[in-house]
Amino acid sequence: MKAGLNRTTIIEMAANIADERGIADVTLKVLAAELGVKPPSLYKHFNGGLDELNKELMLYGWRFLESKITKVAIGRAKDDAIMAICYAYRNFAAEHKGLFEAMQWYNMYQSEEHLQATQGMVSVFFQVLDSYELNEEQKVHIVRMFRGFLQGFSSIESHGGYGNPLSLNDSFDFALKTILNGIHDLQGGIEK
Amino acid sequence: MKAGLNRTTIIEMAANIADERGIADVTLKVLAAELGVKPPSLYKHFNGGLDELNKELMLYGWRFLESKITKVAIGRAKDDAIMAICYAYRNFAAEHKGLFEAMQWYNMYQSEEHLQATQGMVSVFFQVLDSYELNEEQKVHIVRMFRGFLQGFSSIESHGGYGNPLSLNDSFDFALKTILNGIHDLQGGIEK
DNA sequence: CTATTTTAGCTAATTATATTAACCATTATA
DNA sequence: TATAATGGTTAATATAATTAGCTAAAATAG
Repeated sequence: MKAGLNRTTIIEMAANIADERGIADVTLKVLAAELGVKPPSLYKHFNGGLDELNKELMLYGWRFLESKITKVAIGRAKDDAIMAICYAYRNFAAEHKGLFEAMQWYNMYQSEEHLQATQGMVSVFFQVLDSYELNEEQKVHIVRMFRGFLQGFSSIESHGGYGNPLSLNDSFDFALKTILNGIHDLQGGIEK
Repeated sequence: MKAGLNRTTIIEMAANIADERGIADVTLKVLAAELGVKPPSLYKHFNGGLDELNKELMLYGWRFLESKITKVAIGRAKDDAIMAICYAYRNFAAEHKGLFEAMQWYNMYQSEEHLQATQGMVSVFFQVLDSYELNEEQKVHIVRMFRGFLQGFSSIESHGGYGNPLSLNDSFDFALKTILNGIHDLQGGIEK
């Protein structure tokens, strides 16, 4: 009894490994070594083994992202708030490639929990959209659009999937402006 | 010498397994069993083992998607062509969940080949965009936007990540219309 | 048509990782 | 202070990938 581990420290180490060495190195072997412990010890904290650990890593990532997003949205409104949220999302993906990967990746098996995990982020979007003149349906469409775009764009960018040398910042900005334009069109088209 | 395998039949079987049983079952063990052969035999076709096979599966998927997209774009132009392409993309993802997963998933390691793999799809987009009054930069932004949105939306939808009961078709349609509006704004705003 | 080489499969052995079982020392608690 | 719970250990087991060495069928050279 030396290491003094707990679920949080283990998950944080897993996130670190994912970011620094790539998601393929998030194994019980590597993780245990980094934590100065033997692989079987990790079962004392994660009964379900690697599977459970990966699931928790996924949830941790979404909560982390939610906190970032919430933070930047404070004190901002409307387009300003949305832009801030979107940039925070993209920055998060860039700064935590491995973790972001894990968030995408491990959703497939646990769609129930994935739903809950992303609920926080969705709420922030809805809250900001409340100050626009939109009905509920429209808001749902818009949030889905942002989520789809942000996840896809960040994912492709993060893997170097956009070949053209043209600025990715510009493309991201262009896309956000386009979506925001779409939102304005749904209203009187005036207030921003 | 009985089975008469080759790289193509093996990849196609891998794609099948991914779609029918999930990407986690794309293993040499399962694959060999389905093909009526022993695992080591697969190395005669894929020197690089599972890694190479996964990479080829990814490339196969992108080529497959490209062919679908190309097909639906024939005989259409402008917004009509773009809508058709986008729906073809989304349908592909829905009909080939496992393969689509593999296409996303295995990009991380092979970004060079991933670039080439998606080049075909990108070309189709550019070709369609050629009939709009847009400069090169704008086209790049737009294609990136579509790619990001399509990948993210399809991926989230495919994993059941959109919780709200509201129609996903409507959301998809809404999003496409919004992006197309954005494109029209860049021009005179007239021709569609 | 036969001899030879290549090909595509096989079995057996090796390696790597996850997982389980059984055990033990320390910490916390009755 | 006795005892139970906790968080670690080592040893054993399971599964999948991979490698090595072998072999028969198929293709090809003569």
